[in-house]
Amino acid sequence: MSQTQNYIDTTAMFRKYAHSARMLLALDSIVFGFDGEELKLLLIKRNFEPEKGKWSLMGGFLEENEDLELATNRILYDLTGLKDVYFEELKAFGKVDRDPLERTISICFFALINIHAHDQDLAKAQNAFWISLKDRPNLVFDHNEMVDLALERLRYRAALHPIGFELLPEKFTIPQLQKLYEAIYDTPLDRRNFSRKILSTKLLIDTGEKNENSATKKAILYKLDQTKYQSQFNAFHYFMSDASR
Amino acid sequence: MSQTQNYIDTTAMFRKYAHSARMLLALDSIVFGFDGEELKLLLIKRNFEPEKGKWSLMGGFLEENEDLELATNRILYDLTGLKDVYFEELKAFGKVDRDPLERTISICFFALINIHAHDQDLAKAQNAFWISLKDRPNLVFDHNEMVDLALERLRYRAALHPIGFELLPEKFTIPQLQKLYEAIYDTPLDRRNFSRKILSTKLLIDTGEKNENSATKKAILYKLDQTKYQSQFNAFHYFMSDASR
DNA sequence: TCAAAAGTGTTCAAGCTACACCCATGA
DNA sequence: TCATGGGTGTAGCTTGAACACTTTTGA
Repeated sequence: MSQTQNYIDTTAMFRKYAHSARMLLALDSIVFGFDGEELKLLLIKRNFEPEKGKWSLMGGFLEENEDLELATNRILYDLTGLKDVYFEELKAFGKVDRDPLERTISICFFALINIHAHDQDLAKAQNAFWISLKDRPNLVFDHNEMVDLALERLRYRAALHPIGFELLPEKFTIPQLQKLYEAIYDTPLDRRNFSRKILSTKLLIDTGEKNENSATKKAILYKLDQTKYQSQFNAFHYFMSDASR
Repeated sequence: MSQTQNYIDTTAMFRKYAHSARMLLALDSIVFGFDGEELKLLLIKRNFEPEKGKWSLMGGFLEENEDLELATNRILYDLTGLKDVYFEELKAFGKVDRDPLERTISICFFALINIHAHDQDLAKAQNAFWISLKDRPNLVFDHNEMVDLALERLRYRAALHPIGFELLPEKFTIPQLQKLYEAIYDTPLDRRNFSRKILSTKLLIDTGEKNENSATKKAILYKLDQTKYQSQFNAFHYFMSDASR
């Protein structure tokens, strides 16, 4: 047993900070997707206790020898089969009674994925389903509160930073992007101003291809300029003028 | 022993989620203050183990029957004697080896306080000192990383929302407020444009008083319009046009 | 040839930036 | 009366909002 493993043994004889409580640390994930029309959540129909049969977020416990960041990626991978998923930490939830079985602190985060790229068999194995935000069911514990906060934070962040692209396929059209923003903010936008605003960021590259799925005029397919995306990510872009109210 | 206490007992016989690890949950606080010239941090000269003699953030452990939010307030109160302190959660830090004694997850937050209002005896009892950001010492564990992130977040948030006021006394002048923003962003600002921008938010109320401490023309003392402050807090105010780079 | 969706241009108002001038105060 | 710091005004530019017309496509 290594020195490090000695230190983190939770049996009393190895404890150094003797008087404080040890507790479970859960990670709960809010996974957003976009099907071209509506914003969706990947939710679990629980086939395990507690609250079996009810809906909840996907979660898991942080393990003894696992970095927090790695655990987050593990949980997202087990649910979607995707690596390098975009996510942001939301908040830690720590009411004493939030989990009826045992004191558990949950660190909650939201993830944005391309709904067409995830592994459907894995989702099925976890009993996970895509549910439109407009039909969202009641969730267990404090998970409703988590989703409310996640949606608020998504709106806040997407108004200022180019995170919306994470919800789209690699190649997408400006009208598709507009539908995404309209879904996120549940509001109609002016086509002409939206297009000009997006193009003025210089974040998009014209692929030269067009959207062949269209029955009318085919829209230009763009992709993200990865270099500019990374360098300008933290600059404010003001995709929505004041979406925070 | 109540039902609830049964559930959260950490001895093995009561554990319901049997296979996952229990661990310590720390709360680490970055306390910002402003003395009229410089942005400062309230840091602890550790007179306890581990890393006795070195500098660190103020922290504490979440207790068994304590809500997370209450624990945060407790830690801030024990350090400053202040209640209702403005704070925001920053991030959870959870590397396996971040604390050498025992696996500890830290939920880190930053607080903004009026430097003149805190209890100096309490700070002394904790061995806490105000250190200018420009002279900040090396800190223990991952606390340097926490301070870096806190400063980044403060700049991000203060550019968009009226949180700077939390660092000032109840009554303050516009030149004082400008010095604060100049300290936060470490950049000079135009007096005339700054004043117009601040007044255009309509968040300030002219108290009718003037700053008697001035040797030259006495500046008008303003106070926050609490009603507008609360209702407009989440609206974007753009105090700094693009401070996030 | 027509309906539906996509691309582009113009005008007006508001806000931002970069400046200069005047006022109040105490030494 | 002078140096220092505080309050206000303006011209020019940029940005954003509102709105109309033209093009492409397949049925």
